[in-house]
Formats: sequence, structure tokens, C-alpha cells
Amino acid sequence: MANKEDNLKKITSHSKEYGFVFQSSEIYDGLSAVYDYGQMGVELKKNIKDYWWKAMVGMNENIVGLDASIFMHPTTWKASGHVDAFSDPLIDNKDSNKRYRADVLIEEHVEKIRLKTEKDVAKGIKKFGDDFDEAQFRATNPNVLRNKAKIDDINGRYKIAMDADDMAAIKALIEDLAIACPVSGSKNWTDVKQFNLMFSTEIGAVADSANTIYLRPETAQGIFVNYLNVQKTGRMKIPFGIAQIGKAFRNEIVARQFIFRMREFEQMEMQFFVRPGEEMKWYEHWKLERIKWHKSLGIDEKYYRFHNHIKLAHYANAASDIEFDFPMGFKELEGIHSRTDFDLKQHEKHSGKKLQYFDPELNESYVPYVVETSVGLDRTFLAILSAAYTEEKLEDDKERVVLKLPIFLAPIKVAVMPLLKKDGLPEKAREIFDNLKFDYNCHYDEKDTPGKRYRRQDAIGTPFCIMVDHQTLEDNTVTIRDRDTMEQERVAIDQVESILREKLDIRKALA
RNA sequence: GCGAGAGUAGCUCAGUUGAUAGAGCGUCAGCCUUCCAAGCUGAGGGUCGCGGGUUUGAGCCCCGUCUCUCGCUCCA
Repeated sequence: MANKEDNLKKITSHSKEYGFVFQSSEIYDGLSAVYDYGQMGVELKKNIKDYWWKAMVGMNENIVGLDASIFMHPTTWKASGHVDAFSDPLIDNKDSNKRYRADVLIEEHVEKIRLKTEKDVAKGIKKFGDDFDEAQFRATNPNVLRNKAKIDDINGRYKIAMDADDMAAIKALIEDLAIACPVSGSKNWTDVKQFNLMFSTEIGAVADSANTIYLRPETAQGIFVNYLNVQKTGRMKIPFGIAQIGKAFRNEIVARQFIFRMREFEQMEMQFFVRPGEEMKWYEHWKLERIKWHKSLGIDEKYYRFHNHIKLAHYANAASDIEFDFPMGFKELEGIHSRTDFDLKQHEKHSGKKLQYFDPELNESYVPYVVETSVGLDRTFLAILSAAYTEEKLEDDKERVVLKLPIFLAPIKVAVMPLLKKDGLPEKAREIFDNLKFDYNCHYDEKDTPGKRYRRQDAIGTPFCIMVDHQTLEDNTVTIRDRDTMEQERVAIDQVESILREKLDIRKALA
């Protein structure tokens, strides 16, 4: 385990050293949980996006793309439930240093009181058997009534406080109820702090609370509010999907573990609109399709597993995660959710617009059900990087660090190098480089010994190196060196392009 | 937010009881001409996280502050 944790450190520093990922605003000591993609990272990230887009939009006739704005009408987030569900009142116990959700503490307290009543009822049943009139007992027993009044009072105060965003009142409630920390047993609490997980800002020149808008915490809502636009203008027939890649923002209380959990991150998601009643069929379909996509990257299957949710979000009736064995253990990489018609219904309600689809086959209109696939782009990036990062022991106790990236995702596809920096070899290598750069990201490198140059390319995951040597000048052949096997193959220069094209073809992966 | 640890060159780090800031690697230039990182010569690079204090004198001692890392709470 310590070894694996070490691995995350190694990947983080390798990422920095070779220009994959830098910490944001590093010259100002950095900004926690925000990262920038460097010259290599931006290429890898772009290739992942393209590959996903190709698999989702390119390969499916009934899926189209969308690029919705990050800013949306504030009512969007009321409708989606994020305004209410995405803000947690938090409180710390000063003695145990444990943090709790204030609402959970209060709920647990209420639950305790409720259990007392149930205990009393159970006692009554035991004592009086069939003669026990439970309904009457619940309606008249002084203890029960007292407890019920307590609960109503607590819930009432809680609701008033929350509706008014009155955190002091929440704290007062916790103190009045004499709730103690389960760990320290003390009632020594900090003030209650509200953590809104959505970032907000103001639109318009004049700051005014009426103009508060949010940075989207998920890209999905942009799809939902556009679903009818796309359906009508694209003449889409159910079932169909809308795919989108975009940034999302969450004000995580604690966000760590490199790019795994960031405040600003990127999602690749697809909302699939289906006939009500058929959602489970499509849910299963997309679970299979999505795991297939991950496995098409060629990473060992043991890195992946499904995790089915038992506790569901407010909008879902089934949910499953594809988890990846990151350096810090199995964690969520992608979520596949059956979101029912919750979101569209909510938007109908809040907008007053009909968001129904007329199904010619059934000759009826309905609000479609939605199956969502949502994969973290940055997490996919980290997954690929951590699976690719390899420290190899070679003969003579030598070591090499190589990124065994899926070759079609590598930032640089081929490096061209002259064996020596003289005898006309650089000119010949340049010629090959200048031709290849139209089709592939290429590097030209003539500095240092060949071995050193190979290792530099290994470190950034370049799958192929083309070496121009003296024989090249005689018979127009070069060697192509393979990143993973380190073996060289001598081929004619005019075959290089077709060889590369075949090796980098994604047909096999996507078939 | 709490607790713990850390902050000196691009990276990894050293820096004694307080006295002109160091190494290795990397980078760049030149030499060498070599197919899997270790040849030679040279150069560049630091207001020691920031601010204040003690002192003739602070990378080092004291106070404050910021940031990062780890743990806890949270995580469609």
C-alpha cells in the first residue's frame, strides 16, 4: 500500500517534470486542487477527448454532440435540485477535531427520539398482546405525544433556520438539544458553516443578489435544457443521445489526490433519451458499451470493476460506477445512471414549457427517460497515466522510466533523429520529419547520445523513434524503434508513412 | 476548518555552536562521434515561501503569516 501511495507521488512529479500537469499558479505557491495541463498533458487530454467523441458521436448514428455554456439561468439549478442538495451545513467538535454535517447530527438526534417511541410501542405490544390498541396508544400516550411534539419542534426550528440560511440558529439548536460528539462526548462545537458546493458569481455590471448565477457543477443540465432543440432541429427519434465534453466546477470542501478531485474539472458525458419503461434495457446496454470503451484502451482488465450504488441520488432509479484501480485504490472513474424523467419533468415544471416527445410508433407524447454516462476526463487521464507509468529494470542494473500509453493516445507519435549530428544525417532526418509533421505530432532530436534520446521519448510515451544512420544515405532505409520492446526494425523510408498509419489505426480498438 | 509535517537552484537534497549560499542530476553552448540515460570543457540558474523581531551579523533563534502534503469531515 505504501508502495502504491508512493506511485502517486512518482506520477505527480513525472507529470511535472515532463510537462503533463503543473499545479495552478505555481509561482504564487499554487492553488489547492487546481491544476494546469502542460505541453504534453494538453495533447494527451485532447487525444482522450477525441477518442471518446469518436466512440460516442462518430460511431453512433443516433448520438449527436453539443457544447452548452457553463453559465446557465439560475432557475436551472433550482429545478435540478442542486441549490438545495448541494449545500451542507458543517460543524466541528473542538475536542475530537471531527467534522460533522449539522443536519445529520440533528436528524440522528430526531431519530433517537423516534426510536424511543417505537420502543414504548413495542413494550406495549409485549405487555398487552392482542389487546394493545397501537393507534390509540400513539394518539394518547403522554410520553409518545411529548416526543412527537419534540420532534415537530426540532424539525420546525431546523426548517426555519435552513430556509433563512441562519447558521447561528442551527448551532443554537444543536446546543439546545445538548447533542454531543460521538467521539469526544463533548458539546464543545464550532460555529456552523455553510458550504455551498456550487461556485457563484454575478452577471451584469452591477453586483446585485438578483443577478447571482452559478458555475455549473455538472454538464448534464445543459443537455437537458437543450434536448428539445436538438431533437427538433436534428430530427432525432427516440432513442437518441446527446454528448458533451465540458468543464464543471465544484467547491469541494477538501479536494486532493492530484487531479483525481479538482475544483475545476472536465466531464465527458452523454444523455440518452429513451421510451419510459425501456430505461433498464438501455441502462444495461450503456454499462456494457462503456466498459468496452475503457477496455479498448488496452489497459489490463484487473484495473476495472463495477460498483453498483445502493444509496441513490435524488434523481436516479439505478446507478453504477466503473471504478479504476488508481494508485490510491479503486475509485470512481465513470458513472452510469438511470436518471428517470426527473430532470426533464423538473424543467417542465420550472419553465412552464412542455418538454415532451411525440412518439409516432406509439402515437403518444411523453417525457423521455434518461440514461446517463458520465466519465471524468481528468480521471481518465490519471487512470491512463498511472497504468502507463512503468519503471523497468534492464540489464546491467540499468533502469528506464517509460510511459506505456495506448499508442493512439500518445502526445507525440514519432520522434525523428539522426544518429550523428554530421555527415548529412541531420538534413536527411529533417526531410523525413518535415514530411511526417503534416500527419502526426513529431519530435526532432539530435542532441546527446542515441540512448539518451530514446529514454527522453520513453518518458513521454512516444511509441516510435525513427533513426537516420549512414546506411540511410546509401539505401534510403531507416530504423523504427518500438517503445515497449526497444526493438528496431529497418524499413524503407517510403514505407514509413503506411507503417505508422497501420500501427496508429483505431479501427481495431473501436470495432 | 482542526491536527501533524514541510517550504534553500528546474529536480533531489546538504548547510556545524549564528559569520560572503553548496553538491549531484537536469538545462544551455562547445568538443567528442558513440544505437538504448553515467566522456571532456564551460555557462546559466537562488532577495533560503513572505513579513517583522533579537543580534555587530540570521538560511539557522523568536513571533506572525501564506502555501503545499498527509489524516479527519464531504464526495452527482
